[in-house]
Amino acid sequence: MDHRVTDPASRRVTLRDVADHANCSTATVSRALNSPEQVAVEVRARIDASIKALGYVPNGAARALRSQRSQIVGAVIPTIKYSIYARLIESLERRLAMDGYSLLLTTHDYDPVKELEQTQLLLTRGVEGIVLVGDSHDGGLHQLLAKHRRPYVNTYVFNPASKHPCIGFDNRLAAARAARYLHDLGHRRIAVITGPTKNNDRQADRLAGIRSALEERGLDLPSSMVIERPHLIENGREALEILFQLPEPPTAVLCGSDVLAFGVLSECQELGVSVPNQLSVVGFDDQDFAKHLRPALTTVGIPAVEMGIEAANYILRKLNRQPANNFTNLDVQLIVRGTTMPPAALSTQGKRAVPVSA
Amino acid sequence: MDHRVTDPASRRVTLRDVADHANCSTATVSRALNSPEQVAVEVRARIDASIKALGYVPNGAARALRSQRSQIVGAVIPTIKYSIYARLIESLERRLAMDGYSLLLTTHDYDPVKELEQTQLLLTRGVEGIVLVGDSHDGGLHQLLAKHRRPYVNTYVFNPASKHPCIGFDNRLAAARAARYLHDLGHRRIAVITGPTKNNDRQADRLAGIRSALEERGLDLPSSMVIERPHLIENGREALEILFQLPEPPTAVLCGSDVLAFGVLSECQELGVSVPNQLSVVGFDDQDFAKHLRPALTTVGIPAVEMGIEAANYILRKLNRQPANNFTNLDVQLIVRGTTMPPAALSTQGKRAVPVSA
DNA sequence: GGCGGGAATGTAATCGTATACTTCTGGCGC
DNA sequence: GCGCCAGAAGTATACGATTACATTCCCGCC
Repeated sequence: MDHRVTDPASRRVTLRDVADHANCSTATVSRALNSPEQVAVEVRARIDASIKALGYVPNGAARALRSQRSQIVGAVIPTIKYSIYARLIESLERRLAMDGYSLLLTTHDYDPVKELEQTQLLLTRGVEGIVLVGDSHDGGLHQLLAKHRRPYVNTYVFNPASKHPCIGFDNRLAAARAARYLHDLGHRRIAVITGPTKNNDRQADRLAGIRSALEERGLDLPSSMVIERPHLIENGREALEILFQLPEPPTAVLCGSDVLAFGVLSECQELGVSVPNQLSVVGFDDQDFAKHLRPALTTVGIPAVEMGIEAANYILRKLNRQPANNFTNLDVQLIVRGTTMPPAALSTQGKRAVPVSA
Repeated sequence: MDHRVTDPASRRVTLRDVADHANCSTATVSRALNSPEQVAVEVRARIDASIKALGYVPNGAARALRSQRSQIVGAVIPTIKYSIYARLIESLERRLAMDGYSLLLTTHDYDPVKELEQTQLLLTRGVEGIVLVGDSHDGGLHQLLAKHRRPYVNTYVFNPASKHPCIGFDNRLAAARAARYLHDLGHRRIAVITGPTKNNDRQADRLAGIRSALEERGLDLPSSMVIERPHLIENGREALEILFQLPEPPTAVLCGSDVLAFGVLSECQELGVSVPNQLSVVGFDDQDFAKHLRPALTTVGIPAVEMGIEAANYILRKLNRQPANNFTNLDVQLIVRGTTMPPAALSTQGKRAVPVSA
């Protein structure tokens, strides 16, 4: 038995209080809130007045417990730090808010174990659906999701062969397109500065896409031309510095993110490397700042806002038992700006291919 | 009466199931979860095994309803779009996660009514505490918070005269310091590009701080020298363009954010305005990119990460009934880099003050 | 040997709401 | 005038956990 005594004056206002005040039953008040059309107009008016007068705020926990609906959707993203996911989150939150849903946000720092834990925590909190990033997760995560039968969706990826619903784009193709573009311009010494590929299928796919696109053209990608670093501006700078200490520096560099590309441009200015004359640079994301860099950054534009909206739509449709596409492929665009052009001295490239001694 | 029939096989696993499986009462299982030291080691082991075997996940709604603790803290911020608040959110989420709390995130787009609604929604969801941005909110918001007796804290501001707890810095002083610095360098034609000041006491305070600092030095700030625009790079560019169409363009410009300053630098490069020779530029925030701009941006460094951590600490301490400072003032630094120097032609400034005709 | 007391566990009330089922009312058709 | 039905409101249970209080058991001490 629980005989706690609470000061009645400071007690939370409940449905019961509203019902008493409006002189009706709790069921009627509940109906007035959740399906007003079932309640007579005058009674409804009385109830509304009582709610205002008492300052009643429904108790979400009780509501969630009884109805099994929390009106909360969870998102598990790698990090907010790099602002890469800011646009996704922003549009997700907006779209959910339109339908009265709130967003519970969680990060895992590219650690699959933490991702699993955080997802479990979200389920504990009673989220009705979950938005994830990427297609490769801990095995336990899939079991968990299957067990709870909550709708979920992977974003930032598109893979119709996957067992899991996804909304995004094909990272391989997107990166491959950028690689082919550089090759078409005439570049043959192409370097890659990628974000961490460990536990990150998006970055890994982009790298793979570049590699295979170049191989199709008969070019291979030596390990000296691939540098992997977290998405920080200073890492882009450092990577460029390393590349320009090579006996044969690249004539073009593909970056795994605009942030890394920013660092590259910054360091080029520092070292006196002229872009795009001496070096072509391509970014990835098309963040706000990309078009305002000097020269303006050629980059791959991704549908961050659409992904957020579509992910919310997908979850909401599933929750309302409406049909929803499990696989949504969104457009990616190669946005050509000022940091790319054909390599300065196409003729000098021959030297490498045909040594004098041959 | 509620006679819903659910397939028992697919029913959610509850405490009851665990108790049955471990052959003990629900009370014991609950204790094993919440205060393990009260449960005998062997029983605890049995329970742990049962939890694993059944894949039990606690129901947060039930827990919250009974214990009045949701383990959720809410944050109401203006927007995530400009990435200005990303660092705050990141560190807030991290710190909360350390104590097993989750973050419910909400935005209001500088609309006080939406801010109020969103806060009410958070309270409905049962958040235990609330983190806000700024010190000026709708009156109804304060009533709401008072009524619910939930700990809350204003961030990004420091005002010991306020009735509300806050963690941040003095925006007036911070901006005034930057203004004095420019004056000390010898600048007399100083312009301001501010973010929206409507419903935004931080920006308004910064502008006021600049104005009064200049007035102290006998300089006034004509309205032609103040441009107000949302925090977008293109707006910084546009503002600079406008300023340089004036008959007497400024020799220095103070920006309400690094984002605006970014735009200014970008446009200067476009127009051939040399920074810092022709124009000194000061930003605000010290975002990641500031030090990597060319020239590196002189700016006001704010304690975004600390604010997140301290806000979380404050709420957590309040929830645990531990003493907590209601007013925390964090350090702000003027970070001098490459975009500021004395005005090019100090001598020419005299012309203005002493016309030939006098 | 009886009894006090503490540790471990069990029993059952309770949190605030949604909702299945019941009851009541009045209108309508025959 | 009677029965039927629809619409509106009421009654009371269940959601799944926490926790106050009751119970049991075992030990040690007088």
